[in-house]
Amino acid sequence: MHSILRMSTVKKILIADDEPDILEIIQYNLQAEGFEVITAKNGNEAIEKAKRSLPDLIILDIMMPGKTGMEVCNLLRQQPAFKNTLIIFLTALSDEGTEVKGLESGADDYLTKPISPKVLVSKVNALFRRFSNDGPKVLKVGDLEIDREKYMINFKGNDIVLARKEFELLALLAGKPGKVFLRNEILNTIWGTEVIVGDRTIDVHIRKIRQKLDLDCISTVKGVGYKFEI
Amino acid sequence: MHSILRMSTVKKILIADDEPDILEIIQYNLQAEGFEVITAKNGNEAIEKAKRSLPDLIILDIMMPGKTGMEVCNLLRQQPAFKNTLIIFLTALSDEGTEVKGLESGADDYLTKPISPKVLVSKVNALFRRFSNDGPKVLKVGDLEIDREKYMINFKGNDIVLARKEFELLALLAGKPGKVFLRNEILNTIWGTEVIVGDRTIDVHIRKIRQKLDLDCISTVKGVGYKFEI
DNA sequence: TTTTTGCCTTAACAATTTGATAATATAACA
DNA sequence: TGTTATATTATCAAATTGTTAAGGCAAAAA
Repeated sequence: MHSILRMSTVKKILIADDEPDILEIIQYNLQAEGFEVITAKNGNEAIEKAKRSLPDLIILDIMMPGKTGMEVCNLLRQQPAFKNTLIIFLTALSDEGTEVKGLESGADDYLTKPISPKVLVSKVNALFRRFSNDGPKVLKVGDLEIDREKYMINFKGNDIVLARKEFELLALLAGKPGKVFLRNEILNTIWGTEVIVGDRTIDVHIRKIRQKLDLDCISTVKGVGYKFEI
Repeated sequence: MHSILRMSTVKKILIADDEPDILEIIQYNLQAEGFEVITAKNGNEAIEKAKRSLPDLIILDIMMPGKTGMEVCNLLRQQPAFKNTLIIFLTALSDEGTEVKGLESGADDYLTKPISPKVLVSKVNALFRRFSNDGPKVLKVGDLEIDREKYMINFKGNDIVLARKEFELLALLAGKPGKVFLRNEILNTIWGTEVIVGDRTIDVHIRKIRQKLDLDCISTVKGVGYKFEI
């Protein structure tokens, strides 16, 4: 039942905790709800698996060997890919201070141990209901359709395949047609503040988009940046 | 909470301090207020990241290895891009002299260590309330429309393309119709204090604007400067 | 595992635009 | 009229972007 109804949008959840029992309890309950679950036993593993699987939600234990949940959270939030990922902290301390700190460090909610499966499941569902942009993530501008979910472009009925960076760049520009995006703005949004790439990288991606779309929709504003317009 | 706050324009704040603890404290408190925070561990990093991310506010520790906060401030202020960026100094010395020097060197406010998170947050909010120039980026004067975001000029329905300097110059003059801008004023605003250009450079740009607009909207005040009026 | 594929970045060079200057002309003003 | 400040124009260097090809690397396939 679930499986069919949710086919299109099965949410991926990553859980990180060093206690195997807790990991199992959470995993069992979330899988029973129809979520796809990925687990990690420590902070570093969490980061790796998060990067690999790009989950919709990450549940992080605060106390973990290696990297704490908060450290993981901060590190992930610095990357563009995780700017909008939901993050929940898990803490044994019902300590007020920790709770506040957790939210400060960029988490969307927190859970205290011992965990009640009902509370867990309802919080998770509530978060998805509240924040998941399940709406049609299709952006239409003229004859161009940009499907952020499927990572696909359709122009006049023809599907066009763009690589990830190309897609993100086009989606960014087309998100505000007419607005000139400064090169720095583009770098910050797509590459983040930590990564540094060469001067010509943006140009090359722009070139590929122009080429694949075979449509003069991105114009250069010399000395300023690029803008999308039909 | 993230996701929702991000909806509108989230203010970007860059913090530069060589003490990791202070950096962290400030970061936590500002993130809790919903600001986007970028950090730097020294003066040079601060300059790099400032250029890259163009923050709305920069918080600079005075005492830093490499470049001091004041040096960073002075360097940034010389550039047109940072003429209107808010800058706050952070100092351990509640020394009067330093404070005054700080404000002289172009900072908008200062904070003394040890830092009270409440004071910090309220100062930051106060500054944004007072100076936030989030106004609409379209300037309309008569039949002329200047769209700073789209980098476009529209006159009586016709789009006009100006080069960057021309655009900036027109935008500056049209920003206060009737006001006479001294040549020095123009040089400082558009070229910055570090760049030195010849006497005739402004004239040539003015000429190009007049030509492209085909409209007698910039008048010369001999011996003084230029003004925009319809 | 090994191989293959394709993405991302970079380097190198070409093409283009911009912006500054010099030289000269014109206008404003004493 | 002579002096000063601005207008105009053409020119050239510098800054910026366009283009192509090649290599590193990681994911996917064999």
